[in-house]
Amino acid sequence: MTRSARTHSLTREEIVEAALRLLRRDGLSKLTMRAVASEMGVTPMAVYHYIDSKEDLLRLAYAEISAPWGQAPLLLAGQDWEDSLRSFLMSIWEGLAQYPGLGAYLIELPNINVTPQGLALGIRFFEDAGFPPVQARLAWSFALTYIHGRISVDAHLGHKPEAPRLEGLRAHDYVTFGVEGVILGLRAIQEGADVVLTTRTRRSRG
Amino acid sequence: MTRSARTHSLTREEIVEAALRLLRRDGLSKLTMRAVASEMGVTPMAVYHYIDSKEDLLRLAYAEISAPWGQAPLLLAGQDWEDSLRSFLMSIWEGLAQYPGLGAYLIELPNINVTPQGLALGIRFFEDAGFPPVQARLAWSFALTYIHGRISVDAHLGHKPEAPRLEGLRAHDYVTFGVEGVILGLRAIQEGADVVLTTRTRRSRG
DNA sequence: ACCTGAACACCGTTCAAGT
DNA sequence: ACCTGAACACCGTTCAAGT
Repeated sequence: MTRSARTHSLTREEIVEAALRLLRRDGLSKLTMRAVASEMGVTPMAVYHYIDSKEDLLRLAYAEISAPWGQAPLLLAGQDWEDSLRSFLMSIWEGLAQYPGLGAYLIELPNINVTPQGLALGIRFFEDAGFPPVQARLAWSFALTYIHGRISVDAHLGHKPEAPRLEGLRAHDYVTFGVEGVILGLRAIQEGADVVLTTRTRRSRG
Repeated sequence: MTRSARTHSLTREEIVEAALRLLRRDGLSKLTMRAVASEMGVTPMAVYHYIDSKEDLLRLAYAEISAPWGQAPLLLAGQDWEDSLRSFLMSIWEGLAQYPGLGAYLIELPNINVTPQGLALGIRFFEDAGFPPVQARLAWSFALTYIHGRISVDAHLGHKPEAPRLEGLRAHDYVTFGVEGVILGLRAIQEGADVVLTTRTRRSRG
């Protein structure tokens, strides 16, 4: 894929695409700025004319990857919230599974998946599903935290999520069970199960 | 803490203690082999006479940290499984919160928290709680995955889990809500909620 | 056996210079 | 504006040498 002769100048989009290609092929641990540059047939430092840093590049890469589920409305017509949440979480998992190590890196970054739009969308989704505002916020965080945790755990399994593991269980079974657990837990909370927080959130002491 | 004059030779234990001290103080991102050596008043390469690699050191550090919850039986007398699981997960969260970045690193390592003993203990715990074997395995993974995900997400919040965030919610509220969600989800599954896996696990086709 | 000093093979990134 | 070449300030780790 290395271009021996470039016919035009670089673009941000080309750089992000090159990074995504390398990420799919070799995973984050092999992705260096030097590798991205060499994939484009250019000197390492050329890349810095278009991006600020490696973190910047990986944020752009994630923006590209997450476009399918970042834009679409969460609550589809004719679906209940449980089905919507299930397919949403599974599509994140399937999407990030193609980019080994990326999810585990992103989970540590501040403000990933809590962009203003993303956050508002998620809270709105759970409010529409009948959760009060604070619980909607917590429910959204709970669901995202689980799926990103699962993706991080899967990171060390390499590129083949189909490889069988203990008792014949595969990665897909673990994530299916976990997503179902999250949904059932949230259903119980929505139906009135008590969750006692230490912080008083809605009460103004009078 | 740097010793200007050493009176005896290094030990593995001293090295691990130095690493834990630095981890508590500055987090994993500042922990280099050179920093550990300098904390002990010794040349960087001296450490390699006692440990194989940085990964080795961090595994030893985690073994030390996890001793309190790694040894103790999960199911305490007179407690039901939900209370036991809650205090188990919270103690992992509280324990790792003191070592910023460590949990997020460990989540990617193979075979962390799935040592043969740890795995057997966890599966046994859920079997005693009434889960069939395969579900016990999945339940154990689900609970650990969530709490490690939560710890990873918390990593970027810095050393102060008490700092207030959106809507006055604090880190403790997020983990409390999530742990309760996990427990309620598992309760629903234990009480018979269906989780359809793609893999046939117990059936030998006849 | 225990530790040092120098070096290797990398990183991300800065800076001055070329066109 | 776009890119190069050299260098800086780090890493983890290897290796030969000292005591």
